[in-house]
Amino acid sequence: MATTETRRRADAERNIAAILDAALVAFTEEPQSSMVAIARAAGVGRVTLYAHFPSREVLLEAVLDRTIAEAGEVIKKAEPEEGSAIEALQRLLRTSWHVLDQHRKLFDLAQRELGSVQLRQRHRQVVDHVEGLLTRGQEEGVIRSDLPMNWLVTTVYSLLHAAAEDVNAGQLKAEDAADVLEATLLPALKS
Amino acid sequence: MATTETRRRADAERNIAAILDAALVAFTEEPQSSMVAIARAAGVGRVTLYAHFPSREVLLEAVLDRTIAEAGEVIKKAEPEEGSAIEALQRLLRTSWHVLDQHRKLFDLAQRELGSVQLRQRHRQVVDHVEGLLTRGQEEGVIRSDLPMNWLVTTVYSLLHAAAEDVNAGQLKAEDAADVLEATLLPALKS
DNA sequence: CTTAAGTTGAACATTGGTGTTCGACTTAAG
DNA sequence: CTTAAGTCGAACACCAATGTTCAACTTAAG
Repeated sequence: MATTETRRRADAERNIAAILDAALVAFTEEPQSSMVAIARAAGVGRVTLYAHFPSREVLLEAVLDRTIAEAGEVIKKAEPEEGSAIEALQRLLRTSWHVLDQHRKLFDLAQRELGSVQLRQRHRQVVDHVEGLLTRGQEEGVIRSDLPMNWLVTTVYSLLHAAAEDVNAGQLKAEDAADVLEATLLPALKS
Repeated sequence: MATTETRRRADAERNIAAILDAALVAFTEEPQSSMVAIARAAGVGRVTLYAHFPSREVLLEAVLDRTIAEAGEVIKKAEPEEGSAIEALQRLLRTSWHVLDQHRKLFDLAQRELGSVQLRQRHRQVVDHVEGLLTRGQEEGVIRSDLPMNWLVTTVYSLLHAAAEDVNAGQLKAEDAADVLEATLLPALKS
């Protein structure tokens, strides 16, 4: 898609990608990262950074968009509509906990720095997949119905985040994260 | 305790208290709050603020100390050593979720702004109460032993935090928080 | 009532981040 | 090889936050 408008040089394309990569890491593991730091991490001059992303705000939005898109892809690949809701949730956790956590952190940051914009709407598209899955589970009778749906979604995201933090802090092996998550989440969500 | 050293005027005492109160609120619900904002919130001039707390760092430490002490008190009142571990955990949740969450937020902030100092040690004193409780539960056979202890503690704090956020966002009534927490945590922790 | 302790706003220096402009240099693309 | 697109460092203006100093004012305490 889109080498249409003002076809960029391969050069520029490469830098933009490097910047988005660096910015994703920077924003997720050190939210207050400066533009200088991001430029350095991307191996790019400050001016180049501003050439492509005229402001911190624009950059954050770009990273967010990209991550939302990626999250959408990953979720789709986990086929949340197939099989029992529990199985689908297990698949989703295995394939997506990391991406979903990135998405969470970026959204927190965006909400703080940009104010709750229409980002909330784009955010919805991702959260709704989880919510839809849980609702289906309730209809199937395998997910508890005695707590607000909103809280169940929060619980999922919250533990996802906790696991990611533990992995990041070296207190949990990345390969074990999905197992631990599953072992904790399922008893909390099952009816 | 301690009107010994350089006995302060009632005046000053009152302001210090007001500052600590305002700073606690500011730091927990808007971590990047400026000194100006805190001074205004405390109803005090900027100079007065600096007179009592020579730097943002010192102020943060003072607030942290105070909250750790308060958390210690509240935990002690919940008598974590009495009755079955499950009952003790329930008592702890009912009386302390809010204070424990304040403690968590401040610790996160301190870790970011001050670097992991010997604060980690003081932090331990609070976390250890929860860990001790869970360990006792394991010995009694009522808390699961198939996951790292560290993760169980993280789970407690994580959901505590999630509930506090939901309350703060108006999506969960404060009076319901303990019930919801209990209903989610116990199935996740029980063996 | 006296006075020492405490408060205050205004003004200042400093720092660190943001965003811009410029002119020289490098590189992809035809 | 030519040239337009892209990069780069240096220098700039700007802003917001931190922390300090001062001189006038207010207030608690004896």
